[in-house]
Amino acid sequence: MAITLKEVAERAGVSRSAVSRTYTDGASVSPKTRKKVEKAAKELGYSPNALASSLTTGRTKLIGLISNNFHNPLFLEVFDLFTRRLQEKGLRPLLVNLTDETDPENSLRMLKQYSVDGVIVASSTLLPEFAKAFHDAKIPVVHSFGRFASAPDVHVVGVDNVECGRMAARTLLARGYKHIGFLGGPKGATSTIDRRAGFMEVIGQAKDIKVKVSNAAAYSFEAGRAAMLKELKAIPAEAYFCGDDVMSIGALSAIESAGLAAPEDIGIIGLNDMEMAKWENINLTTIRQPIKQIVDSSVELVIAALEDRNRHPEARLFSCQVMERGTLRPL
Amino acid sequence: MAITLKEVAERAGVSRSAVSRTYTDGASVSPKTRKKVEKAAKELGYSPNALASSLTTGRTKLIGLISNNFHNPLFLEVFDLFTRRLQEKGLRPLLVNLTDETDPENSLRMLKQYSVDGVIVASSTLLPEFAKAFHDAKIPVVHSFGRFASAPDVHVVGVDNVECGRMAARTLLARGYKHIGFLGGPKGATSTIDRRAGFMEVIGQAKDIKVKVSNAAAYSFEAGRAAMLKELKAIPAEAYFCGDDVMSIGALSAIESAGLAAPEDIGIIGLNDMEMAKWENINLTTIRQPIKQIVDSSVELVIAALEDRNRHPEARLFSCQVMERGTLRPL
DNA sequence: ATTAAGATTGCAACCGGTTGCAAAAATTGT
DNA sequence: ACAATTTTTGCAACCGGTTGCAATCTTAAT
Repeated sequence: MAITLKEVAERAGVSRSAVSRTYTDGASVSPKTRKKVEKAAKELGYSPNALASSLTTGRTKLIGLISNNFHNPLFLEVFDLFTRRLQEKGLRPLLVNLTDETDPENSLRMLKQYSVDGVIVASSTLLPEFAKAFHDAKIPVVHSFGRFASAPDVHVVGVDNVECGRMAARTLLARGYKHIGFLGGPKGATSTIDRRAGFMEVIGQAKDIKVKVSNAAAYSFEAGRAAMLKELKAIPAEAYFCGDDVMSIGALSAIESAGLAAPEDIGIIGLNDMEMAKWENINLTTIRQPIKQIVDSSVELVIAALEDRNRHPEARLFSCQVMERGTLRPL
Repeated sequence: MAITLKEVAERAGVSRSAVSRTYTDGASVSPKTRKKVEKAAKELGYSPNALASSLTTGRTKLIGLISNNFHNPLFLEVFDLFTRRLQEKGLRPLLVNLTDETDPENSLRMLKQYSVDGVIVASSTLLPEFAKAFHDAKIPVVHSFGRFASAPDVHVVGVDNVECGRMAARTLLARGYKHIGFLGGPKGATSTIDRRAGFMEVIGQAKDIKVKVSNAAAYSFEAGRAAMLKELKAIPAEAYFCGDDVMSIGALSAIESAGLAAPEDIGIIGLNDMEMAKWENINLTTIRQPIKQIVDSSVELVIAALEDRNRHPEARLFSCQVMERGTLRPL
């Protein structure tokens, strides 16, 4: 179908090797033949077949981008950043939607078939074991937004969720809230578990503070709303740390539905700082995850990992930051 | 690195062809050898190299998924649907983020290098010429959410934006609004142009209706908000048809900031019906695009196109539907 | 002009598969 | 048991590239 190297070689009157070398940097070609080749290539509209060359070079420049977060607006931003960054680095994202799966089996097989150079797992809910499967199959892998471990099995880039929990707790305490709620994401999610641990640690050290803990079924608007509605049926806390921004927005909507207001009646602090958080009608106080850094660092790390296959697993943590907006009472 | 067909053949004590045939359906292999091969393959952990085979079969099962809508939450839903559907069909999405580009040149070259079987352009703002470039390069292409044309140059699947415009106008008229606004997306976008045409057509046939037209700089919250704030400085219309749901939410936020309310003071009808539109704190009346059907149909069409390379360009239109919620006064 | 060193080139084998073809094996019919 | 079919198998060439190696061509140095 398409133009091949052979045809270019014939038209340029050189060997196939010469053409190949023209498109391989570092290869030895005289300016003269290079000119001839380039001319012929342009005339024929030739572009080298990346897959054929991958056969001998062992590099496809394909990166598997796996995620199960196709319902969280934050991840649109994440995908935007990942695809751009990968493109900038000359890599191509092969997207895998894991929505209903939790088993690496299929993705692994598929990505092996396509000989991806590396894999990025972008998820805060998947277990480290998921990424490990790729590591075990000798495919360079980075778990982005994954769980921190001081001796990780695979490369992981993200935030320290325990510290996020502490930060949230300190923020609430500093504002003088005495009755505080932790409204977490799904119980099993590592991010929820870690944030809760940090949160409770700080609360535990404070005096005269009442805490209540509950979990939403998912990091989603509906789940956040449902959980908050339930809170409102009993005696709610004065302020809540919500699992993430989408849940927070759900919670805010519940508060509003009950004829109450944030921060006057109930305070909310979220987590992520997605675009929507700063929309004027939401104006959510939240803890910002530096997603751009996380993404850039993940890409950098996967590249490093495929250049040095034996690179030791590394955890890269970025610090979060409270974004003061309008859903907590002022200091 | 990975296990190859040759190694499996040796271990199974058969020829390479036999192994290859085991993994090609329709090929002639006796149950006996198939067993042997499968055993050896399992023991070695073999999985065939899809790229190597693409060399001879001419099929990569790779589909380029190109979009420039990485800032519209609707497209997270769209990506979710596309990736799932493609996966179900045994195809792999190679994602291309076009955010800052409008020229097909680079994407075309890149996707040619990876010998994608076909391309889906998912965008309501790109011009038909963009998709045409792929068509001209003999790559099967479908323009999803693209502009309708009765004699299209490329396959296009989407809604009739002119009809959407009419539908919006009729809806507003039916509710007795006499002073009506068209708050479009970016002036150059084909979707904006078409919706406006349909909108004005219906308004033009009505009596005693005042119209005002304006455009937001982008299909975004900020642009929608800015545009509505500007409207509010002069005498605003009683109700507006906004370019899309995100813009609508921006407009609603502007209305609220001005101390007004929808639908009491100003009515809003959006377009798309993205997930957020039904969130209780937004509750946006909007025109629903059947994105699931559009996506499924696009995938079906790209498959059909790659099976019959000469298939005549076809436009598939789906009808929209008004979703009654809370931002227009009731009938 | 002669020679040694360096740069460029083409040959041929290889990457991991597929496939047409003819030979070998299994099946069928009598 | 034998011939005629049908099925299964392996060989070898090919897909579109890359690359080690030896041969050839340049260039620089004497």
